[in-house]
Amino acid sequence: MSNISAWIERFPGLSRLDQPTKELLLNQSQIVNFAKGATIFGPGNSPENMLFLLDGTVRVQQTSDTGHEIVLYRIEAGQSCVLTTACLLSYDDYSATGIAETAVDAAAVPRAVFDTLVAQSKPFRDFVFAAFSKRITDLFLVIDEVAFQRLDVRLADKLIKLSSNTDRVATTHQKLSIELGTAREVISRQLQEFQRRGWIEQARGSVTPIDKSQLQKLANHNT
Amino acid sequence: MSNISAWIERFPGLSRLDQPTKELLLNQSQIVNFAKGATIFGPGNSPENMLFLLDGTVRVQQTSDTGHEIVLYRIEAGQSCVLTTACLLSYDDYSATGIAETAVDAAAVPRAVFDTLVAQSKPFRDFVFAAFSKRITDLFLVIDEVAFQRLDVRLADKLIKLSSNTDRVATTHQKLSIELGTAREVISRQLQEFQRRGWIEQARGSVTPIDKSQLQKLANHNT
DNA sequence: GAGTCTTGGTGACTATGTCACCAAACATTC
DNA sequence: GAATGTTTGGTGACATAGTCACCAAGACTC
Repeated sequence: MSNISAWIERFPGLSRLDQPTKELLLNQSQIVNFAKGATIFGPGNSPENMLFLLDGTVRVQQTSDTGHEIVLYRIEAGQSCVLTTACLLSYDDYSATGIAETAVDAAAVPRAVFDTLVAQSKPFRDFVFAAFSKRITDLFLVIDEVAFQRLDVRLADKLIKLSSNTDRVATTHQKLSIELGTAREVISRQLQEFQRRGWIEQARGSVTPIDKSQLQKLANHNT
Repeated sequence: MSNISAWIERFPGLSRLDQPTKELLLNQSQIVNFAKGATIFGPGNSPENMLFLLDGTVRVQQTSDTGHEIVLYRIEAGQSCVLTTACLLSYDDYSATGIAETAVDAAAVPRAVFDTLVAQSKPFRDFVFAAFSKRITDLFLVIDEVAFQRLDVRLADKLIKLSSNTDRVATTHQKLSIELGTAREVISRQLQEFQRRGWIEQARGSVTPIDKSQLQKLANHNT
């Protein structure tokens, strides 16, 4: 087993697989790469494989027939594209789009192998169902936020999360509006209000939180 | 095999199971009943079993911490509560609530049996993943509607669907507002507008479509 | 028939989304 | 480096949706 085949160990849920199962998974899967910005799956482009993300982030979003977009969830390294698998096993077209937010390395597992693994390994089943559970919980949360939470609260929350590592959040009003499923103008006005209060500073293509505690305080309203 | 054990045949996806699997499913499951209005599962009340609905309808809805409610989807006879199963296999608390909308008969399958069935039967796996797929597609649709569709369109659509069998829809403004995740006042005003246009008639606890074609026409805007 | 609960109505207000623009920053090209 | 196009953000006017604080009529209970 070379180091490239050690990827299974990066998945906490998969390290408990027994040795034959690990070998099956390694032998029958293939490492694939996607460039930043690539469309990994989308309507009319059903994925043939289940992906285990080794590195990078996939953003899953939906485009309404009105042309509006909203981010549904993200798949990070160490997680898998289970929802694509579910939908790949069914008739329906998958109505969401997966976009490589960074360069992405992933292990692609064909659906037949996926099926075999689900059949023969309890740890693998647990992994799959836990992954489903996380995604569905995420979706419930999105519904709650879109339907019932105030936009200023959601935006403050988003800014806090985006700025957890950096001082300066490199994003545009347009991108923020897709994150929250709203219009660009609404984001622009809300950011102006935050700026007026001295909570952030803005530049073209970036937002810099100055008073994170105030943003956090607003984000905590109904969370 | 008495007729009570023939329930598997009512599930199109399960009729393809082989005989030993059918027997396992029948022997290890139990028929349960819920009265209309009963809470079948909810936060802090994780279901121990997977349910196969033999008769009746389960309404699955979410209550926000702001006190607002929204209907997520319904489980009809012939379908199963897969999402509860997913969440039951994971740590998270299930944040949605399942309410018996009518009297409900169901077959309850313990999680250990569910796991065995997933392991040993491909048709059962297909059934489970197809059910997942349907639910997730439903959730995507809810997100799209809540985030991007106009309320008059959504209300017209809901009225058309509710009146497919009956002339007179027995519901309250409050219930309609929960269906769409909005406020009662908003529904009241929208229904007044429909009434003003001569599309519906209202009475306490009921809405009667008069001009379904107009409602349908509005409902078709962005669907 | 007096209370009480459910259901629905209403005005005033706030929040959010839409539309049609404009203008500055930036990138590209010659 | 001037001309040009693209991206990003700003703005006013307006439409739609949600909130709040009430009120009132029907229905149900005692």
